[in-house]
Amino acid sequence: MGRGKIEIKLIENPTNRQVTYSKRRNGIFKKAHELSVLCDAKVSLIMFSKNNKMHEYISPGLTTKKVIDQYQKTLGDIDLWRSHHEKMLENLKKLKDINNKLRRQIRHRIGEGFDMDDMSFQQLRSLEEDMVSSIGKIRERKFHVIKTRTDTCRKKVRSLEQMNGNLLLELKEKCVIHPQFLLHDEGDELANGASNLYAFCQHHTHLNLPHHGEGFKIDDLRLA
Amino acid sequence: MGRGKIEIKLIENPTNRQVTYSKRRNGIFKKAHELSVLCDAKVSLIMFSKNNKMHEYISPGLTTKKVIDQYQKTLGDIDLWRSHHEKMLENLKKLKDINNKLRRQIRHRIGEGFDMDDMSFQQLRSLEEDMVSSIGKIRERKFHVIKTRTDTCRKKVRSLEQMNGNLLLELKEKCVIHPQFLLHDEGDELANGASNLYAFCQHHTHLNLPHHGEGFKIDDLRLA
DNA sequence: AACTATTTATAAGA
DNA sequence: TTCTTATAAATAGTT
Repeated sequence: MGRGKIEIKLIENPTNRQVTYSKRRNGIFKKAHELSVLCDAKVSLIMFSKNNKMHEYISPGLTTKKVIDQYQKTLGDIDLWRSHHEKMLENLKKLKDINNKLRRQIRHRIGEGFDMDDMSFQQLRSLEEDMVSSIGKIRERKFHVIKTRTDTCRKKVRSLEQMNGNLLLELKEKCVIHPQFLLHDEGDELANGASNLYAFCQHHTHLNLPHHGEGFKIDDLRLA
Repeated sequence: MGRGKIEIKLIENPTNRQVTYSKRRNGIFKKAHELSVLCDAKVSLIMFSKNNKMHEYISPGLTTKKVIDQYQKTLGDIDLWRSHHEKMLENLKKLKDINNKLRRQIRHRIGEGFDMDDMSFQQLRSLEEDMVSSIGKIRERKFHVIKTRTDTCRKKVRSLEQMNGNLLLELKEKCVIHPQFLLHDEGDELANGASNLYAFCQHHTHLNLPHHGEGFKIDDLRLA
């Protein structure tokens, strides 16, 4: 159907071939669509050109997936992706199994009644021993944690005490050089001030451990 | 292209439609094949008639699976089975997650050092409490099991004692009526025999609990 | 991308 | 179904 009849064999000339591909592709798509409409047929047409450009036609209201599903179903050839799929299913099953076993183990360890019905005396005994040993480890850990915490706390206290001592000395010096720092309160302020200030600081230190980076405010010092 | 021009819309007459379907189907297949050959294209053409009869064309040297695989690859992530697949993957991930959590929980309960590094003192304390309670339950269960076992054993003993008593009485009666049962040993055999026999039975009862259904052999009785 | 001579497909009828 | 055939449609080669 053209100026001349052609033989049905590969068109060697690439340009020619490409042109023919385009024209005939459109022709087929049109025909496919006409068939879909005229006969209410389901048509899936997928094609790749020599340079792997893809084109597809699918009847209106359909998806390629649907057609392929039906294709597979019709062929009875169970799923082109069966193996992959099956592997995943297997995996899922295995994981679920492991899950259940782990849960059971936990329930045993928790001592849930229903799950202990099938345990023998020996099993129970060994589980108990196991638990006792575990609890020991947990206690050890607990003591370790609290010891660490206590140590840290003690160090903080020591460092704060030091700091307070230094501040106290500084204050003393300042008062000696600039007596006007003493705004009120007569008597041996400097001698007692030290212990008062110290007591104040200790008080604070013990009530709530001061946050790092937050020094005492000038107001606090004045109070001492 | 026919005796008359036709509108592209559903052919209502079923016979007509079927005829047209056949003719045009052949036409498309022929065109598909020509395209395959002329342009070295990969063509997959699947169709279902209104009554779900399937027909397919596939370029020579190809399989529908190959074409569909390439189709999916080309579409890339717009995989036909993506959603299904993704759900499975998600599921797998979730299960793995849960598994890991369960494992962690177990390791905590076992008291594995490395896994306790990130537990606070409070957590450790509460875990310990939990474990103590669990161990209590396990012990309870253990005692229940051993109590049950002991009870069963005691019942067996009692029933055997009763049985032995009955046998003894029977034996006594038999000896009174048929003194020839006493084959040897002179003296007040009947008077002492009772306690001897009883002692014998008791002895056996305590050493190894006789299996049910296994009575005393006649030899044993002769000894008494 | 358009044109058009020609081939091809096919609608309707047998 | 298949064949026939008049006619519509597709398209090869050309512009």
